[in-house]
Amino acid sequence: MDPQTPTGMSRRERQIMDIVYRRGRVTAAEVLDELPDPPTYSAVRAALRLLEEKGSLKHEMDGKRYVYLPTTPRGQARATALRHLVRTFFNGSPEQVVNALIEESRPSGEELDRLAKLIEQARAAEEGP
Amino acid sequence: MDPQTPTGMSRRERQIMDIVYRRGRVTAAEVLDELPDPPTYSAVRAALRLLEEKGSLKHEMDGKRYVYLPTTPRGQARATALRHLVRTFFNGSPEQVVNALIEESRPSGEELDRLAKLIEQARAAEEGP
DNA sequence: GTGCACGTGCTGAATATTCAGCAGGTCGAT
DNA sequence: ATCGACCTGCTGAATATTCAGCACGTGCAC
Repeated sequence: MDPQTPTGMSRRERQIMDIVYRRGRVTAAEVLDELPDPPTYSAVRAALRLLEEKGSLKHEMDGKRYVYLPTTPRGQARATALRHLVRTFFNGSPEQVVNALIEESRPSGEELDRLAKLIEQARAAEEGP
Repeated sequence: MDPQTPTGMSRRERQIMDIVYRRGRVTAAEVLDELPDPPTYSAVRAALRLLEEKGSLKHEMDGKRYVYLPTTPRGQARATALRHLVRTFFNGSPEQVVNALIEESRPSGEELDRLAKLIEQARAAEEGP
């Protein structure tokens, strides 16, 4: 199945991939103690190995232990996830997302300044080239 | 398991809930033809019934067929999903989400205007009370 | 009324997932 | 040089999930 499809993974697989994307690179032990309803250390390793076999993860050596990282770059997975969210919960409207974001996170004056600046830049980029 | 936890559902369950939240209210047939790797009609019905039994869905009568709708309100589920996304892909920073949103959707001048207005309103709300 | 098209519930069984345990390797301390 | 604390791979089996089929009911057309 398409590894991009956020909907194509089993429960545990998704839970683990979430942790991986959140932390960037993880060891089995780290995954274990972030996992809800944590199973055995051994079970976590089995899952990681399986995810690697399926192509979602790869590993590097760090000293003598494995460090797992995602196969598809974070930015790409992020874009896919964002698109999916916009589509299923916000009627495909990015604007509604921004709205919800503001309502939810109550940004400070400073943060609002930065947001305004982002919009400025976007305007420039749109008119410019 | 907490029905809010976006990570607590099986693959099919989540696929179906996504469709439900996207469309608001669905019949088994509608779910069937939006489902990836669609199974049998009968299987879809079984899944819907199970989701209702678990408390994620409820149904109403529409003529002689069932129409399913989510138990937890869309707005609430949306907020949870958004929080989850921000946390796992954007380092908990709403600002980064806005940035990605702009890069991704290339908003028109009009849309940028509306976004600017949203920020204005937020500023007023913050300073006001 | 008979047959067809559509709906529903239920259930056993195939399939997929998830798990824990065992075997072994490496490193450092006693 | 042996023990203990890590790590790894692998595998069989428990568990959860997913599925298709069957039984049945209702309404409409013929």
